[in-house]
Amino acid sequence: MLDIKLIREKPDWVKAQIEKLGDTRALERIDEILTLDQKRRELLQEVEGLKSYRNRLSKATGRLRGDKRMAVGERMAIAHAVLSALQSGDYDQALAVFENPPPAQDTDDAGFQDTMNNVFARMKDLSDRIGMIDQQVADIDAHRQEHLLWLPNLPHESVPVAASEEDNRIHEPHGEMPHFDFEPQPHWDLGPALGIIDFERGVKLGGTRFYILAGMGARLQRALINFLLDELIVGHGFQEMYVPLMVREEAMYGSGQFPKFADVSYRVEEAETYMLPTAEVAIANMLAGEVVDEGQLPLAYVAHTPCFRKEKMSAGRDVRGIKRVHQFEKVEMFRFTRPEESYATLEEMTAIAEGLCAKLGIPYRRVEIVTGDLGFTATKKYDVEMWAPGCQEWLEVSSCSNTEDFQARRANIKYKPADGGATRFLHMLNGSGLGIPRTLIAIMENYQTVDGWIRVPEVLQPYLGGIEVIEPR
RNA sequence: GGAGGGAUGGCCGAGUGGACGAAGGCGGUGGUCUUGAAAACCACUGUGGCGUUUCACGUCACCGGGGGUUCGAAUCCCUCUCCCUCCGCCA
Repeated sequence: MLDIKLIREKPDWVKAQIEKLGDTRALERIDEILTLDQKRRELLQEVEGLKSYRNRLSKATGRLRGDKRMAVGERMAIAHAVLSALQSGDYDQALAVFENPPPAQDTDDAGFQDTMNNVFARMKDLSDRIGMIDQQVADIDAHRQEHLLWLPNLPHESVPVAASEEDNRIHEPHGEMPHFDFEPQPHWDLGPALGIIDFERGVKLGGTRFYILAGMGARLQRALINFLLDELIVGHGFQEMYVPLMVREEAMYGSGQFPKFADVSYRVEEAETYMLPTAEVAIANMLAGEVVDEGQLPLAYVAHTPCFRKEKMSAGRDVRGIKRVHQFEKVEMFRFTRPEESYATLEEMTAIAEGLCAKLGIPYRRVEIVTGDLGFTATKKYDVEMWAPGCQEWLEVSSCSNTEDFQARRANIKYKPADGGATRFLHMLNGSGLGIPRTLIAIMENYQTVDGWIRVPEVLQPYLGGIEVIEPR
């Protein structure tokens, strides 16, 4: 979520940033927000003034009714003067009466009570008026909030400005491209032939775009997950988290999945929760509503979870294999940092993802995402892609994003500076380390042999009891 | 699934519808005292919105969330959520 103060104070600058993203609807929302915000502040000033009167007058009049220290005649005089002031809507005058009481009048208790009832009736008018304005403010708040939740994060100044993913800046590949003296097969042929991927039975169980990893396929995946976790935990100091796979709606808003991408998540009707589309949602919201001490930062977490996504089917695209499926495993890195260090942390996390590719011995390259392809929550993003010689494609195995305080505002996560200053929103970053199916694809296709067997990458062999080759059983 | 009990500031814990943003204690910060420290004593010590003449002042809101009653609600009513205890079931 963007800071309303930023939108209010630099609307043209904010619009220019959003223009870079190509989100025209968001531009309209800015104008609507500004209008609502202006109206809101006008109403607030009016209603808060009235509330101030109500607070002071209800104390004074309430006290007047039961004040036994004053003769009824004295109170009657005050009540009359207050009533008259209230009837003309002059609240200052009404308050002034209590400061300078008029001379006592002849009356009895019944007459006084009668006058007080009239005073309270006028007070009720004041309260009703406050109630109506409060309602208007609440309506405006709701609308303003709705618009704010739909606004994307603003790109960092270092992000190349361009319209679409076609323009993403592709960096030089690293690692040795594989050379085959035969035609390398795609994984959707290799897997079933080896008996390690079973598409037919997967579909039988879960429907289209589900699959089964069988035997060494399942073991290879498990080995890969353990390797990645160990690298990140032992090698890079991430703390492992095991998290709920179903989360409440608030969590989906907190991380920025909702409202914009509500249609790609599976809802669990009975529990009123959503299946995790990525562990990012769970970890991002772990600290929701909390204030952490600056000394605890940066916090680095890693979680391996299944991920569930509806993945709208674009006809004929990525329909084969396990590149785009409804359920897949992912190891996710996440960091909470001080604002000053979030960009250095983004570079570091991307380098960690690249290092994992290198250790697996697979060619990889970094892609610097341009403004038009940034997505909803990131200010800056790098993808890391692995080469898959079978399907002749660079596969996105990691996506590392700095969201700055965008998610922190939504989930309300702050830190208390060590110097005792006011609490501030912290910065949050996420990055895959790595996406499992695509990494498996790359392993299978890069390490395939002429016989259609698969050599096990050296770093994974210890996780497979020393097995060096996956061959048909 | 059944029965009951709770939710108040960083923490613990009071709170008869009006002097309550909220007693008291703990913790924290500053000070007095002291050679130093402890103890004791004194002062300060929540978040957010809005405004202004913006390291300040004013004002409003916030006692789990939402709604209601009332001139006025931490306090009364309704409702939701969460937590706890006991029973049942269960990997």
